[in-house]
Amino acid sequence: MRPLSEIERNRIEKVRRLREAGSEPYPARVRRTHTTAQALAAFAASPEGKPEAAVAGRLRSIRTMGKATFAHLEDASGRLQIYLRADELGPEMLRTFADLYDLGDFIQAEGYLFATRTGEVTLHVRALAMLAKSITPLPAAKEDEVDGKRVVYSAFDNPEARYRERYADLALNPDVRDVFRARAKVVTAVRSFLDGLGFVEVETPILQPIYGGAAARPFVTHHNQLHQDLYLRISFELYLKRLLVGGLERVYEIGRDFRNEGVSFKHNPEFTQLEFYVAYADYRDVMTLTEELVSHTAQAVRGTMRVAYQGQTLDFTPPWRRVDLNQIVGEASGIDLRQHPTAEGLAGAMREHGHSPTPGATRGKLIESLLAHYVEPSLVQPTFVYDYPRDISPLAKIKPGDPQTVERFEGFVAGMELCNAFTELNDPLDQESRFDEMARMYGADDEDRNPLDEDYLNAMRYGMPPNGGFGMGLDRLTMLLTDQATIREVILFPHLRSREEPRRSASGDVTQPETLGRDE
RNA sequence: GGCCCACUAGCUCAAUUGGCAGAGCAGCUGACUCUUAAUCAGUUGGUUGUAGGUUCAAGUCCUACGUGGGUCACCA
Repeated sequence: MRPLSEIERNRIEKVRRLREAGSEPYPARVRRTHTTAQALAAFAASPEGKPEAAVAGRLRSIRTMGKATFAHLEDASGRLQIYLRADELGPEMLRTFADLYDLGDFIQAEGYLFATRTGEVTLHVRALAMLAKSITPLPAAKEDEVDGKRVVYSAFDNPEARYRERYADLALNPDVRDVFRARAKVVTAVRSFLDGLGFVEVETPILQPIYGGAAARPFVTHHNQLHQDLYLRISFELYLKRLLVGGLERVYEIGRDFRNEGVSFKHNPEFTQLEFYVAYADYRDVMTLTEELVSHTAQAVRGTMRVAYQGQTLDFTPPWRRVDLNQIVGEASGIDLRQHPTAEGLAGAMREHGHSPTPGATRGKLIESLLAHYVEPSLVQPTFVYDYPRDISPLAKIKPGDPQTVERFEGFVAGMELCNAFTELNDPLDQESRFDEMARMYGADDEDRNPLDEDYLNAMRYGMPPNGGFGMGLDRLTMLLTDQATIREVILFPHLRSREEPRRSASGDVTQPETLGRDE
């Protein structure tokens, strides 16, 4: 427990004094007839009528002038100015307000609405009560004057502090609240789009005895009673496709994936993923669906398919540009992939171009690294890159007539991978040999090697309809649609390193700090 | 994991070649019955991230560590 500051000790004393004066600082009941927005609307509807209103919210500013005080009260709908006068409220109540009420307190105020000399609609208060006393002051906003121009600094703009105390961030920064309202709209829009097409929303296990469906390291956990190690899922794919075997033709899931990897502006260890699978469709159909889904969502959230993002305008209007992977990598890197059919040959060509390819990487991995290096950053407008190397896509179906290529595409926007999809492999015998292939390629001790999911093969042997599958990070989509540069701005409580806490020994001395829960 | 940068009052930031740690806001006391960056007068608040080192003297220089940010690597 951190020691209380002087201000906090003061405010706790005010809690005591309020109770002493017979006023409960944390009452159970609230009297509220209007939100602040409704109060403003009530006045607009009847400017001469002095409409009555009782509002509740957080005190955000106080301006005292002796026997009169102006203050602003904020609720989820906005702000309302309140006006307290000694001759109306009584000198004792005004005194109580001055002495015992602080910025950040939740209060209720009741009275009538009028317009001040400067035209601001204001509640003329006759009765006032504390709803919840704030002990710790919110990090205060600062405003300053530079060369005669008013500059408003949000005092609470330190990213670390904002993420660690998101509640304070939300309380102080309305834009942050707006981002998360928009995020909720993204999810709603995605759902309503898919529901409208007859998709069934399902939920599949997060705790999985065998993980799979993506190349990523999992988090490991343990079931005590069953003495069983379990993994937090890295994708939904293998479970959702089992459902196609079961006769559900269109399924989707929105939920959390967990990947035990590094953190960056576009990676969080847990993130929200959308996956859907459509029977009797291939990756071309899924491209069209993707364009419609994303443009629909942009329209629903932003009211337009042309969205400003980090100084650029992203145009999600279908159709999106479609480019062949081999061709665009060749053009961008100056390496003609067709002339280097082996991993060794391609690695040699890369070295000639000044790269140091990972030793032992497959040809597919090399191509992917070229894609990431040369192509991905330049794909600002929504673009589908299609036809991927077979060896990095063990769950995708071979392209007819081209055994080294699979029907897979990724969608890129603003230099970032947004989604990944393919014509799903539904041939159980081919799937089994692809798993075997992966096992040989990776070797038994490689952490990226997925364990073989026998039950998945078992399901497929019953017969799986041809289908197209799709995965998209909803955090990243939200970034694009809310103009946020990092994934942390669209996740309420992003992953942070654990704080180092000084530990107290039995004698009460502070011992050497110990690092807890660090990665690696 | 590598490299770079940052860490000073509750918040945002100053502090010359190493030479008495400061300001604004917030807080506290007082004045003020249409203010909204309220205004005016006064005032409290510091182990300069942590631990060592160099020095007559360290916020400043050196080393290690911590935390955060950036970047590279990694991430089918």
